[in-house]
Order: sequence, then structure tokens, then C-alpha cells
Amino acid sequence: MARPKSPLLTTGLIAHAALELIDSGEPFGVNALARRLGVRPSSLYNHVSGREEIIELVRGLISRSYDFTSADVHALPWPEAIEEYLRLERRMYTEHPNLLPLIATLTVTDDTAIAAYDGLATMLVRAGFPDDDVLVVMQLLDAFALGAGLDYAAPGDIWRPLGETAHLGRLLETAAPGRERSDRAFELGIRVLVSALQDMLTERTQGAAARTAD
Amino acid sequence: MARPKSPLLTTGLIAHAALELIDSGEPFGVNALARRLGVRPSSLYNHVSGREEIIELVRGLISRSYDFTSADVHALPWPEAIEEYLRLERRMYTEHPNLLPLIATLTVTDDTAIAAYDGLATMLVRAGFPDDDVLVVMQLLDAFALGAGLDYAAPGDIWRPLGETAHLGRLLETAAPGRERSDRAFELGIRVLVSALQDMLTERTQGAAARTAD
DNA sequence: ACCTGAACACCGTTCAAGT
DNA sequence: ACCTGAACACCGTTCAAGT
Repeated sequence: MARPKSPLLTTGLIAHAALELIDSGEPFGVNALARRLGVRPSSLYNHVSGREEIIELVRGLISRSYDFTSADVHALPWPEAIEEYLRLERRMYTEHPNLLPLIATLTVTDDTAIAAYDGLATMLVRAGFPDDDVLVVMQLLDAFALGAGLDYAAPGDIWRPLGETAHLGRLLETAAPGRERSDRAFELGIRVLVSALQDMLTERTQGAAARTAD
Repeated sequence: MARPKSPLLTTGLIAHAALELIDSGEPFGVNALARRLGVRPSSLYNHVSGREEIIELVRGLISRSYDFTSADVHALPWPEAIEEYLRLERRMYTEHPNLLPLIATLTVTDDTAIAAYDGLATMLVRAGFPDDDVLVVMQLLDAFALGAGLDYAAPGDIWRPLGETAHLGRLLETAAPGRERSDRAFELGIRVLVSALQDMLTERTQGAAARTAD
């Protein structure tokens, strides 16, 4: 059974199995993935260059399963469109919490994922942000979504004080569970960020109007 | 040389060497660390429970080297104190970019790190945030600092479009380098978040005052 | 073209043996 | 108490051999 008549593997099958493995909670790895696929680890290298490309394939698979470039979203007024976008990104992370630590440190190259970010860039350009600011704002929004996702993915709790504290220990004892707090923190952040972006833009426009009026 | 008269290792030495290894850019690992310490990997297990405890030791070492509980900071008006705190956290991450991916998914238990977060909690309590909101706000701020740090630590660039894009490709070509953008995104975020916290608090107070006046 | 098998240089962790 | 050495079950990747 050296070479099967029809290939056992495709990048699609690899990506699916990889996502399954990641969502299962078991540690992700090339060997573990090969086991799941009923194949030898070396076989995978006929289809991908290695571990990182597999993870990038998973980013693509999952990006395709959330509708980041929906026409409905782009038809919304931009502040709402951005809100929808961030909520979708957040949902992607919370529904696949183990994926985030794997993709967070990897350059985004997958086409679908790039298209999603390109859609966000388009929203901001159309909203009227100057070119110099678009990537900065995107980086801010992405940092927020990423950080919020990591918070959510955190095991049990983010903080576990072992000794005395002035307030932290008490607050943790009486507080809502971590994920509920994570939801509230996200809602707070989204409100704050979007309204700050609106301010940025009206300040700009008013400033320009004032200068024109001079 | 089975048992030396004076121990070759201490948790302090382990933490220092681990931070050196991390900052060197080589992949972090127990075996690589043991090599650096001139010792067998199994020797480390006389002092720590394993890889995760070593990383938590590094968190402690580095937290001690940034003055998170400085009296000066706590003497500032709370919005400035929070700004200083976030700047310090960010500086810690940018000065040790390889550390962040290691600690981001680990529960914080180290005393000094907990003390830093406890200091932040104290700032918020003193500022007048109700108990129910303190952890939520902390989680928001921490998510932001974490995400911003990851952005900064990203290899080369965050996005690398391989095909056509509506705007993203063009923006990336003309834009300032990634780390400069990361700085601007952080500055923007810090301004937005702190002013939003001020709004939260004055709304509350005004609301309370209005209700009292009724 | 695509899978296997063997090989390589790694991991993190355990544990008996030695002083 | 604290280090070594051997062992274990893993990693990710390369490459010649087979069809």
C-alpha cells in the first residue's frame, strides 16, 4: 500500500481533522494528527510544508465557516458593521478556544482570513478614516479581540492568589464566573471602542469643517 | 558528583537562566534550559514541578524587575495611575516579546505578579468602581495589554496578503512598520479606555446624584 | 504522485541509584 | 537533599524505497 490509487489525504481532510483534534482539547501536534487520520506523520509532508501550514489551513477552514464578508454586514452603518465584525471574531474564538493560542503568533496568510481583514479595512476606509489610521485602528481592534479571546480561553481562572491580597482575593470569591466576566468585559470594550472611533471621525470632520470655514 | 556539597541549582538560578533563554530567541524548553545551566534535565525536578512552574517563576522574576507597586504611581490621580500601570505592563511585554506567548495561557499565581494585579484592583476600588465592575474592567484592560503585546511580538507582520485585496495590500505597502503602528495602536487604545472609564464613573456619580436629588 | 519505514535530533517527565 | 543516568512516550522533519 505504498501509493494508493486515490490519495488518502488532501489539505481539506487535513484541516478538518486538525480542527477536530484542536477542539477535542488534546494537545495539537503533527504526530497526533497523523494518528487521527490513520496515516504516518511523514505522509502529511506530501501535502503541507509542516506544522505551521497546517495551523494556517485551520485558520482558513474556520474563517470560511463564519461569514465575515456577508453583504448584510457591509450594508450596515459602519459603527454597527464593525460591532458585528468584532462579535463574529469573538464568537469564532469562544467557540474554538484552543485554536487561539495556536494562531495568535502566526502571520495571517490564508486567503479567506485575509479577505475578512480586508473587509474590515474596507469598512474603515468607507467610514472615512485616513489611510494612515486604518491599519492602526485595525491593530487596536484585533488586539482587543485577541486579548478578549485569550481571556476567555484561560484555564479556570486568570488569577489565583495564593497569599493575602488587599482586594483581589475578595473580589474573585464574590464575582461571577470567569467566562461571564469575560463576556461583560467584551461588551464593555466593544461599546467603548466603537464610540471612540465615532468620536475620532467627528472630531476630524468638524476640524476639517472648521478649517474650511476659516 | 552525585550530590554536590552546595546545591548547583536554586529556583532563582533557574528563573534567570530561563529568562535568558527566552530572550535569546531560541525555543524555550526544559532540556534546552538544563543545557544552559550545565545540568541534566532531571536535576531541575528537584526544584520545580515542571515546565509550567518554571514559566511562572519567570513571570515572577520579571514582575519584580518592573515596579508595579510603586508608591509614586499610587499617589497619582487614578486615571494617570492606570495609564502608568498599562504602560509598564506594555513595556514589560515589548522588552521581552518572546515571554508573552508562554505566559498568556497560564493562570497567574506568582506572588509578585498577583501583587501587581492587586494594585490595579486597589486603584479601581479607590476610584469608586463598584465591586461588580472591578474585575470586569481589569479583564478588559488586561485583554488590551495582552493583545497589544502579542501584536508587537508578531513575527515580521501580522498580515501577509498573497492575492489581490481591496485595500489591505495597498495600506500595508505604504504604512509605517508594524511596531510603530503597534505603538500608535497602543496609545490610541490607552487614551480611549481610560477616558471611557472616567465616563463610566461620572455617569454613575451623576446618576446617583440625580437620584438623590429626586 | 503519494504513502511507508527508518532515522534524526529533539521534547517533558519519572525514577532508581549514588553520595 | 540533590545530582546523574537510563528509560519512556512523545515531538517535528527528512529522505530513500516502493508502487
